[in-house]
Amino acid sequence: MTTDPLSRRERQILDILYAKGSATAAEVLAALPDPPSYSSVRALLRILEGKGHARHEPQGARYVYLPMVPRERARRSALTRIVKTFFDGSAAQAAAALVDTGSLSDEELTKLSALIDRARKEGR
Amino acid sequence: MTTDPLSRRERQILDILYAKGSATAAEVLAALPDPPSYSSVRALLRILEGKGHARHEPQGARYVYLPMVPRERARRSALTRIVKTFFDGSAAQAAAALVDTGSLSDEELTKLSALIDRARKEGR
DNA sequence: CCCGACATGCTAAATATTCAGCATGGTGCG
DNA sequence: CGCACCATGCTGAATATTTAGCATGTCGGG
Repeated sequence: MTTDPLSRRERQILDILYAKGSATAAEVLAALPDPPSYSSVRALLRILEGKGHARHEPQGARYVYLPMVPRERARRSALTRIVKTFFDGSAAQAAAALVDTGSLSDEELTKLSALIDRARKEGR
Repeated sequence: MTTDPLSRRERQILDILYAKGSATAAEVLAALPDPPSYSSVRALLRILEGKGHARHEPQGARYVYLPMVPRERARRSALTRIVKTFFDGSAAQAAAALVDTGSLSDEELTKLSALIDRARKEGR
């Protein structure tokens, strides 16, 4: 049920919701590449709601849309997909690739190291 | 040019090519969820070729399809997208999530640790 | 109180995607 | 050599997606 095959626009929009946490139709529009009309964005948002991928809460006069599947869970399945598709199923390789980007600060590297040590102890 | 908006099926098929490295039409068909006809798969493969995402090489009597964009590069952009969408742009958080999956072996953890140490030295 | 600005829901039409069928060409085995 | 088998290319049609327009409702300022 949560593994629907989303269309291109649907995926784009849902990604925006995940990236921002929540967003109004206007915000989604602003964040969309090749933005269509405001009207279209609202239609798509309603479709996403229909499919159970998003919900909305009234915020004053307007709606704020939010993802239905918790970000945490969406993260996992996104990672799983990438790992399977691009890293032969090896999470380790994927993690290595992230470290290799060189975008991690010294502090982040230290923290990650600590996390790994902990994982190693537990796994034993 | 390499950042086209792919349709659902196109994406699925390209992912299969990345996961397997290369594949014939029949193999792609076998790996597809909700598989359509053989004929359709070939049509889609030809479309992917037209868009410059795949190419084919004759292998004996049949074609073997391969991704055009090197796996390495595709990896990066896939990771970048995930990081932006689900981890607030923090590669470190993403890496941590991978480690947290608990799917890494002791040996993998050790290697990753070493990689991090190296990154730390370089970054300094 | 009334009007303007901006929101929503719904719908029909334009466009894109996906699909299967048919004609054709090559390969290898009996 | 000829036939069966399996491949390809192409094309038109079915479906799905995406789009914009229109009617309507609400909130707030003048």
